[in-house]
Amino acid sequence: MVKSEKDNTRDRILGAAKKVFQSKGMAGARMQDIADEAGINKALLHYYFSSKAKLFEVIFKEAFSQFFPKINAAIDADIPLEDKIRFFCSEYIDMMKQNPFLPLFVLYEMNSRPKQFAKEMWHNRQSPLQRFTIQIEKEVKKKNIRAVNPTELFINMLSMLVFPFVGKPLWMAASGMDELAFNQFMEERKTSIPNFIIESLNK
Amino acid sequence: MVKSEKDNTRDRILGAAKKVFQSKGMAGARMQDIADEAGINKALLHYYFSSKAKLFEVIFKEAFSQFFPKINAAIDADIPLEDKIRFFCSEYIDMMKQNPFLPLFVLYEMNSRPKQFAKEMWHNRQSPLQRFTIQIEKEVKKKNIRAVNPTELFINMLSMLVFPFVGKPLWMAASGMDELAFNQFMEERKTSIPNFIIESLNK
DNA sequence: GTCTATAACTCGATAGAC
DNA sequence: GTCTATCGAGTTATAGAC
Repeated sequence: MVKSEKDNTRDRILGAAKKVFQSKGMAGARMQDIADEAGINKALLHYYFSSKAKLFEVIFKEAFSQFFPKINAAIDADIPLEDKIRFFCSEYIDMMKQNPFLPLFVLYEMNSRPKQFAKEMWHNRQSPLQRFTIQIEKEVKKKNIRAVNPTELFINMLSMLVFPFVGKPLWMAASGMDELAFNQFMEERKTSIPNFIIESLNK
Repeated sequence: MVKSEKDNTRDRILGAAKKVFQSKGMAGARMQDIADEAGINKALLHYYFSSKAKLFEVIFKEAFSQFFPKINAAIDADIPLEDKIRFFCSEYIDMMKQNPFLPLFVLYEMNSRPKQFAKEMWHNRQSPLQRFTIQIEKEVKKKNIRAVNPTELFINMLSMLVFPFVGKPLWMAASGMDELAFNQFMEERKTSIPNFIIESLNK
C-alpha cells in the first residue's frame, strides 16, 4: 500500500468530501458528515479549506473535469471514426461504473448554477463538440458516412451512455434487474451503443 | 379566468411548493421561499401541510406520476408501433418543454432515496417497460421488425428524449445555442428521434 | 384561516488550549 | 496540526392572538 500519497489529512478530507458531496449534493451535504467520513472533526476541515463553499468548489471542478479527458483523447486519437466511437463508449462506461454518482452530481450542480458554469467551462478552448463536429464533417465530405447533424449525433451518443446511469433506480424497479444484472447490462452496451450509432452512419 | 379552482390557499401553496422544490430540490428549498412564492407566511404552510417532509412528499409524488400517463397512453393506443413511437416522442418532448425542471428533479430525488422509491413505484401494477416489452415481442414474432432487446430499445428512446433537457447548460455552452435555438433543436428532435429508432427496427 | 412572535434545533464557522 | 467548546445565523416548527 502506498502511504505517502493517500495517508495525509488533506487527501483524506478530499476523498471524504468527494464521497459526501457526490451522493448528497452541495445543499444536502453537512460538514459533520464529511468530518466523520474522514475520521476527523469539523474544525480541521476549516483549517484546510476555509469554508464549505471552497471545499465544494474543489470537488466540483475535479468532478467536472473528469468527464472530458476521455472525450478529448478519443476525439484526437489517430484511428478511424468507427474505432473512435467504440473506444469512447467503452471508456466512458467504465468511468461511470467506477464513479456511479458522478454524472447526476455534475448535472444537478451544473443546472443549479448555469450562468456561472457557462463562463468557466472550456477556459476558452475549443469545446469537444466543436472538435467532434469538424471530424464528422470531414468524414461526410469524404463520403465515408452519410450526411448527419454532428450535434445531434454527439448528444444521442452521450444520452445513451449517461442516462442509463442516472435513471438506474428506474430500470431496476421496472425490469427487476439487481445490481449485478445492471452492471452486466451496461457491459453489453459497450458494444450495442456503438453498433447502433455506427449502423445509422452507413447509408 | 377560473377562480374557484386556483385561488384557494391550498392550491397556491402547492403551486409555490412545486416551483421551489423543483428548482432547488428538497435539501435546498426553504419553507420561507415557498411562503414568499405563495404570498403567505410560514405558519400557514404548517397549518395546511404539517411538515416540510410531508409537503415535499406530495410534490414529489405528483411530479413522479406525471411521467407515466403519457407513456401508458402511448403504449396502450390501438395504432401501429411506428405511430406509437412518433406519438410518444412528440408528447414527451412537449411535456418537458412545459416542465423543464421536472426530469432532473425526479431523477435527483429518486436517486437520493432509491430504496423507499423502489417499493412504492408502480403500486403493484405492471410497469410500462413490461407492457412495452410484450408489444415489441409480438411485433418481432410477426416479423414486422427485426429481433431487438426491448429493454435496450426503451432505455435508448427515453435517454434521447430526456437527457438533452438535463444536460441543457452543457449543450448551450458547447455549441453556442441560446434558449430559442435549444427549443428549436428539441422541436426537430420530435421527428429525428423516432426516425432514428424506427430505422433501426427495419431489418 | 391567517397572522406575529418565538421556541427549539441544526449547522457553518471561530476561539483557544495543547 | 488537531482537538474541544461554543458562538451566531438560519431554519423548521409551534404557541397563541385575532
